[in-house]
Amino acid sequence: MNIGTAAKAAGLPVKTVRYYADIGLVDAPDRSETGYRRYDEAAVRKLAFVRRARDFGFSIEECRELLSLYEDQSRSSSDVRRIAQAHLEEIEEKQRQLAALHDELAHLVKACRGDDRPDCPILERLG
Amino acid sequence: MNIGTAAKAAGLPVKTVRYYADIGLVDAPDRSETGYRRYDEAAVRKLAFVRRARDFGFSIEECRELLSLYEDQSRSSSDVRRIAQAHLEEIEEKQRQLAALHDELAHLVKACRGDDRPDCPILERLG
DNA sequence: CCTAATGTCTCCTGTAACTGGAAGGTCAAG
DNA sequence: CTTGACCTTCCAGTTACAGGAGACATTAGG
Repeated sequence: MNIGTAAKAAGLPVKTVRYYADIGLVDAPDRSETGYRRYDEAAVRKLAFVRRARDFGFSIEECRELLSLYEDQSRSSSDVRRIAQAHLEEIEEKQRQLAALHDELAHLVKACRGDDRPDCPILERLG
Repeated sequence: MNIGTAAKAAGLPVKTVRYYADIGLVDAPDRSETGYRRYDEAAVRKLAFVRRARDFGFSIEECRELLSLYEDQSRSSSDVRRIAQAHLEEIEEKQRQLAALHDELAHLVKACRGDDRPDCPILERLG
């Protein structure tokens, strides 16, 4: 199957599939006589795997690791868990930062009358 | 004052201050005879303003708007409030996404035994 | 069989907001 | 006078692609 069909099957844009091949994440198996990338079912499964992992917020490098574990029949689940746990902690750290930001900003927005007059606690806080 | 002094006073790396001048966000007033950027108190105030706004997660373009409002004596607080409110909604949207992600991933991590055996609900969910 | 539309190829550029480094000029201290 | 800190410009790299140009391939319709 050509790249367009494979991309649609995996739920990814063609550009992205080509990009994944460029960086050696999910190579197409071979090329047609005229140079078209040919994809098979296994490649599509890998592409879809990466798409789902990306949806979970895993970075490309994390996807690379997860993919090799996915392919490795003798992997141990602890390796996967370690990556997922680390990612989870990153998410939690980001959540803490966002929450702090949100509260302070919400406080300022609430304090700002938002009328035609120039005085504004938001700018006062920044200046 | 030279760029190093100004950067330190504003709490920014020198590279960043130069970058802000390149993109026309906070220009240095003028240059010394040998081409050094000279900064004055007003410029340092603007740099520090931008740093705080960036800490709040405002984008450079939002900083540009806020800065022009900061400089504008006849601004209305509603303009500032509009920008801050929009930014707050972006933060809230990101919080929702992160929370959904966190819950699903935490669930998977919890379900994964993390031992030496190959079966792993995390990979099953991705594959 | 011809044509038009669509698919695919490579290569280049741009995104956001910087950071790092190289090569070279300037300045103050010892 | 020299050393070291500071300054300059320019170029490249970061993340994960997206957009587009120009050219070749394939396919569907008439």
